[in-house]
Amino acid sequence: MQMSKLFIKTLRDDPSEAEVTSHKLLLRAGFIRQLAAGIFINLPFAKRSTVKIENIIKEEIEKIGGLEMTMPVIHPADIWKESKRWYQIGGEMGRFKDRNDHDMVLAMTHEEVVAYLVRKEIRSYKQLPSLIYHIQTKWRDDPRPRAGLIRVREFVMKDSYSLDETEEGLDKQYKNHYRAYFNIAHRCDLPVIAVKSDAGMMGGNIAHEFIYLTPIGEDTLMICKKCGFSANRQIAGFFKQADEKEQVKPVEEVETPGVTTIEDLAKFLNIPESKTAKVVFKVAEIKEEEEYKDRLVMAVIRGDMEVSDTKLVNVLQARSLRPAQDEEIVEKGTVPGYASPVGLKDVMVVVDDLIPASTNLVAGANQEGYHLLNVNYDRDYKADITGDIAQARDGDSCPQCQAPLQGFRGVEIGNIFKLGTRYSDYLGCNFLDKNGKWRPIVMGSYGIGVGRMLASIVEEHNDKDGICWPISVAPFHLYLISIGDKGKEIADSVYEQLWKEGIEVLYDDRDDSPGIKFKDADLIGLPLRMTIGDRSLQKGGAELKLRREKESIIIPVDEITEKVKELKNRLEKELSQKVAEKASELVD
RNA sequence: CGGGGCGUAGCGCAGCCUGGUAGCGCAUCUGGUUUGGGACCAGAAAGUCGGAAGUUCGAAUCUUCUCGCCCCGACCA
Repeated sequence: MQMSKLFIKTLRDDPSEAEVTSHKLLLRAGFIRQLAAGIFINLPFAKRSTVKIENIIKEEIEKIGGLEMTMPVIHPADIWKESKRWYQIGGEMGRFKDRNDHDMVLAMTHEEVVAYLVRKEIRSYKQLPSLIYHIQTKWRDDPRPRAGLIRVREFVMKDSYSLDETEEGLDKQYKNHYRAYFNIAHRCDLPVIAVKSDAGMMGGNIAHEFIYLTPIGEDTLMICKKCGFSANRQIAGFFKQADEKEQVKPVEEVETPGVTTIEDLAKFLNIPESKTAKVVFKVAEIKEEEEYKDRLVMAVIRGDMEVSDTKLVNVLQARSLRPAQDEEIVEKGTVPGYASPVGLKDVMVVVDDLIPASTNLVAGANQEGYHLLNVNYDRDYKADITGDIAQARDGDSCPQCQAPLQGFRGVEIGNIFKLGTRYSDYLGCNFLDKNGKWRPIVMGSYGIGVGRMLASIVEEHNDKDGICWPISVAPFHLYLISIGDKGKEIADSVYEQLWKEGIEVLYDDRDDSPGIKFKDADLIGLPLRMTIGDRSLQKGGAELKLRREKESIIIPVDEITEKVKELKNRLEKELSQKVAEKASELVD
């Protein structure tokens, strides 16, 4: 490709719409343009890098037995109704009607299509196990797209689906993906970690997210540097130390005018926040007799902790959760700021598991201006559900080794889910086993966001001048700069020659000053750069330089092909060694 | 969905408070001089000031509504 024929230009200034490094650089270097919030155009450079990432993904998934196919972006709503997700998912799903007034769905993912296909085609255990995958566009109408390609509404994702007779089979496919995902990330020179995660809307049992750690990420992970424990903060457990048990004392009402927050309460009574019981009201959609109903939920937690909405949703098995309005709270006979489960009826009470282990807590009296001292679980109130609903925070103790946990931000570039029989049950995917019995197919689903990978790679590999592409995913291998007429004459033939030898060259043949070309070379960030001009020729040939290094070497013109190949091979070898090293470190 | 910010030439911005001729830098086009880190000279072209309504003799500027984009939170891959 020649820069003179590129139909868009690089940008000198950061566009005002971009704040995150990868977004700025991808815009400035001419990789992407935004069409609408969370909807992007992939320009030729981005397309080339994307294809390379996709090819790496394909190779690794085919290594573990994956068969590529393509499933549609538009689905009939029927299959989504069957899986119930038509009803469970809200505004995130793109819905429309076709001309015959049929409900249609824009694919958010493809479990339903897989299940549809599988129940028609798979009859026998002899057809299992199987692994199918595709790379396809998805639409998720995210309420807040952000950070360029990190969080978008339309995106390309690789998703694979495993089909097995048994849990053991699923386990094997899951582990295969676990390893493959590390290989994929490492081949793109992207450092990732795997953390346990919430199954979310996928609805499964066990799940891992593959996270690229970066402050611009939107997920928070809790990590223990001592024992290696890691989990998404949404579900991270932690070791809860109960205060020493006291002699249980009688309940006592105390006047607390204007004291409506835990902080004020602790100050007012001169006690630590951990001696209080905090109440948070939420309205949850909970399934009762085959129907989802709004229920006011009172979450009770020790005053020094925060409720994790995700954990609360999980213990409630709720479809959704939202903060309660003051009116909804008053309706149940209590007062915001002075609420507690003591003496309250007709409210679903969920208690954090640390509460029953705590004694003589201060809680609201359910009337304006009063709190209760020495409230004790079991004696004074009981919960409908007890469980872990506390959000882990920086400095909390690791659930495995009790060392302090640290919070880190990260981008989820991939995930793997053990779906089990969730979809098979709903959509009737059964097979006949060896004994002639019908059994549900055991499924797994595994995704990787291709655009997110691209953005994360840029986020990881850049400096003040621009992107520094890893050789494996760079849109081209080499940026060729010609300076002056003589330089151009030689560069023209070098360009032809190198392409013939399998070197992907981006040739800056423009009639521009050298400064512009060097700036663009750094900005676009190809791993190799070659300059041919009077100065280099006087020194004995062409100048060859790595993007990541300052020093350059001069090579005679008739050795160009050989030297470039050598350098490219060296970069590729370095990377593959790194991949091999990291793979050998992996333990299940 | 809550809070904040921004929409003026392709890009980055000023002008708005205090209403009166729409401006700067870069990019673009022409001619010339240049050619190793975003060159120089001369000239040119380019904007329904996001949109609608209102106030006014007069609106980029004031008012109301609306659309879009960005950031924080909620939510999510």
